[in-house]
Amino acid sequence: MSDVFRALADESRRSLLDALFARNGQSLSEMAENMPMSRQAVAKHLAILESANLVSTAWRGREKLHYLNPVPIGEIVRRWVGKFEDARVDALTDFKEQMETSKEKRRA
Amino acid sequence: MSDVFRALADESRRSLLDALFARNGQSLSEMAENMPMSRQAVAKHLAILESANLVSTAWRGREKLHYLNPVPIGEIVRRWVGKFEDARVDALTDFKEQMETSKEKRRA
DNA sequence: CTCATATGCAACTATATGGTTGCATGTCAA
DNA sequence: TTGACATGCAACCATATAGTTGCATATGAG
Repeated sequence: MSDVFRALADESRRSLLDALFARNGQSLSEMAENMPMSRQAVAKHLAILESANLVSTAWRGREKLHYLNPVPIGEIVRRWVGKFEDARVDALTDFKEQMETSKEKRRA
Repeated sequence: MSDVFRALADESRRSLLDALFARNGQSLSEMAENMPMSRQAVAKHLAILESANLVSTAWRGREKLHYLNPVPIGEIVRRWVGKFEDARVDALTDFKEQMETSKEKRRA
């Protein structure tokens, strides 16, 4: 889980996901062509995305093809982030009460 | 936006959000007591969360109180992550087609 | 077979990051 | 006023991270 956030924290890696979103199943060389860094650097990023389960790979001959992982990217993120959604209204209430401590509330 | 992912990438910072989820509006010292690091380190983490707009602060006398940001944590994450959700089925299809290149598909 | 292409592996470098300590500043309480 | 408490600021350190280059290995094409 933390791997996912770590993986998404890097702009280059988010770009790579974008690139796969635009065209799925690209090889390493293909992806490296569109990135402003060496092929090896791209390979490292893809390895991180793969180990975070955001990308799956499949070999076709000497090419390694990359796919957005069918295991949904958002699911794990949403699960973690979701509980904070529930707290949203309460948090807002607490915050405003704090900010307006000296103000008297009128009933509508 | 990238700030959000960066901020969430660190386990300590996610713990701090958890702590605020458990009890909103804690002071720096309070939060530092429950973390296995110095107050200054916690202050840095909270500053990062604040600049990523995940946490808001309000001064009460000499105490700096921290609140889960009423601007929803999940919204920004979900917006980015959401488009990948749309691609999910297609990605799965592409992937399976690739994996099963040599297999013939039968119509049901 | 031979060569070009596609990737992997390893060593190395610079900078970012997470942590520390020490001291300065500001606010409440006696 | 004086002192204790809460926070901020700055320097410093160790490690992680993102990138590089060079070379090795594997596969497809002629």
